[in-house]
Amino acid sequence: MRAFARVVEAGTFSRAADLLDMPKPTVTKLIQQLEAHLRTKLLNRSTRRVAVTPDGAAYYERALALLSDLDELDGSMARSQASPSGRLRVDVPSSLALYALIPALPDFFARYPEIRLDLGVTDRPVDLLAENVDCAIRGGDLIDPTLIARRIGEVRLMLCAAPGYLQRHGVPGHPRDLQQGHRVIGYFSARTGRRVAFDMERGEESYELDLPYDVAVNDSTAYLAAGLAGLGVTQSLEPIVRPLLAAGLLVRVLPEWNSAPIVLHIVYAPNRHLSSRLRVFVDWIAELFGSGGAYRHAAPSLLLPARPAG
Amino acid sequence: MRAFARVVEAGTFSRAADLLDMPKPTVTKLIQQLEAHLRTKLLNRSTRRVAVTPDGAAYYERALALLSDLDELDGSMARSQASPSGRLRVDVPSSLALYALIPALPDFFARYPEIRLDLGVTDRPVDLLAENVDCAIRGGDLIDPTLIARRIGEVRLMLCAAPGYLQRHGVPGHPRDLQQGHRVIGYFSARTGRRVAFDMERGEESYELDLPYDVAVNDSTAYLAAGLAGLGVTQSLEPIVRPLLAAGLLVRVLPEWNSAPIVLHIVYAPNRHLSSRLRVFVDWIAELFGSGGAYRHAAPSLLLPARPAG
DNA sequence: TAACATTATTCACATATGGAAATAATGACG
DNA sequence: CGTCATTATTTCCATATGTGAATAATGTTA
Repeated sequence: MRAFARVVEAGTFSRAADLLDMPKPTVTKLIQQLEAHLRTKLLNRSTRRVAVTPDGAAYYERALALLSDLDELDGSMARSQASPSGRLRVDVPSSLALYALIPALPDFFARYPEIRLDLGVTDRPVDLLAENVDCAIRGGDLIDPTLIARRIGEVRLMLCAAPGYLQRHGVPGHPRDLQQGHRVIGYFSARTGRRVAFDMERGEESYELDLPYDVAVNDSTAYLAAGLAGLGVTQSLEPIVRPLLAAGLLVRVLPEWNSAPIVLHIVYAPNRHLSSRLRVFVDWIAELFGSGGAYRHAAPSLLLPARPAG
Repeated sequence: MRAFARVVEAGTFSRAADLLDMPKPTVTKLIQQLEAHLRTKLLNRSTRRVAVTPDGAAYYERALALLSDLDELDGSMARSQASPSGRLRVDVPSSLALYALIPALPDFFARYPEIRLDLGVTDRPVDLLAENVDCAIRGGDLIDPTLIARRIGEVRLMLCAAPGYLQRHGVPGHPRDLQQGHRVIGYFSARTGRRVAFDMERGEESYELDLPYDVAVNDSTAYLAAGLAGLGVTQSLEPIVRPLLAAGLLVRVLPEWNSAPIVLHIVYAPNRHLSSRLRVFVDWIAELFGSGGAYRHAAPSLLLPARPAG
């Protein structure tokens, strides 16, 4: 069809071939094929002259519009690739969303104003394919080996409790003290429903304890809130509780005991044709967490002021 | 593009392949090629699930419109072929147009109401390619061997004169009588400018005479008019002067002398894909002239009443 | 968790299409 | 009218694409 349009415009097969950077026999063949397909003669031609038939003229008008639409569609796909734009579906654990990612987003949008982010905020690891998620930030063990996982940093969990809780229960001196007379905030996997043990280490010594609790949650922000409410000892992400400690809303417990490092990744499906917006987002996230800038914007006011249970 | 649309609609590659009556690997390949062309992943798929990417969804919407337009265009070309319609450019010698073809056209349009005829009425044989003429009716020798010539009939030229002319000049008894004391209406070729001799035969005897004239024309209808005006002896198409003879507007001269038969053809360019309207028109013309019906509708009132020169 | 059915993809060969060189056709020019 | 330059088409070989069979992958089921 495009060859036909060029012949009509150029007036000769040879010139059309030149315009299309195509051999002349190919133009001949394409026109013949099109005429065979339509079962209509589109061009009356001799070696010296080419005349468009009435059928050919009618077809040309409409073909031109079609080709224009096709070029426009190709062009818009190319533009969308060259200049990152469009919607991106991202999944983030909730406390990382609230304390690290969201406060940094103004920087992202200043850089990529044409991108729209749909943030899934949940501790439950989603199925990227099933839920059409472009990428997800994950902490801890990776469960889906089919995804590409790019490492963006690591954090540790730190033991803390609200001041009011410690006044009522006392300050523990050793991890095993938590097994009697104390409560922890429990955390269970949103995926499996199984509770996560408290894992802590000091030098060569380490414990993995299933501790008594009054409340267990499967959302990292709710977890933090429960700790601030004085419901028990928490083991929360260190960069996130840091400002709360500084504000006196939480007190560090067993300071020499930390969890093993938790590696953070951003994961996405393998794809020969990674969209440019996904690529730039992944790069931006890597830079954000890698540079340690992820928690710089943390805003304590995002959570309600802690109110002791008693 | 069409394979992609079918996959989106069918939800699986296999079903799309069935819908398209195409092998499954071909669908795979086509989708891969399209993704490579656009440099974008359009479908996230596993063996069990196919999900459309946001890019894929956007592309699908627009591709659907394009495919619809293309199908519409293909369909309209097919319909135009299946049901004869559209414009046809036809060239006809003037007297055949006025006396034979035009009066019969109501029959043609009753049969093919969707066809529009552009009639070129001229005795000059046009270049079909140069002037985008679909077909032409020709009498006498064919000059362009590249055209397809379908024979539609034959006519003879008959010698006639107006009654007033014969009163003034007398009635010739032999062809050679025309060389002295008589005048003929001359006819010259609109193509070459050369005059046509009077050609007549009786049994084994024949003459080709260059006769004296006061007026020569290159249009067969003007020729007839000049004869009716009493300007000379004419040699006109027999079927056309017949009603004029019956009306007494012309008198036959040298009745036993007629021209050699003149064969009528309809000519058109060779074409593997003859448009249906041209095909039906050619067939209709062949039937019209072949059945002798061409002159049945002749209307003498098309010409002004003869007015003798004196 | 293993077995199995279903479905997308890959591989190797068959078929269709593309392209260089040669040929045929057609106007222009002297 | 013959010669010649230009241009569309054909021919034959090279390359690309299509397709059947085999393989790999993925969910479902017991």
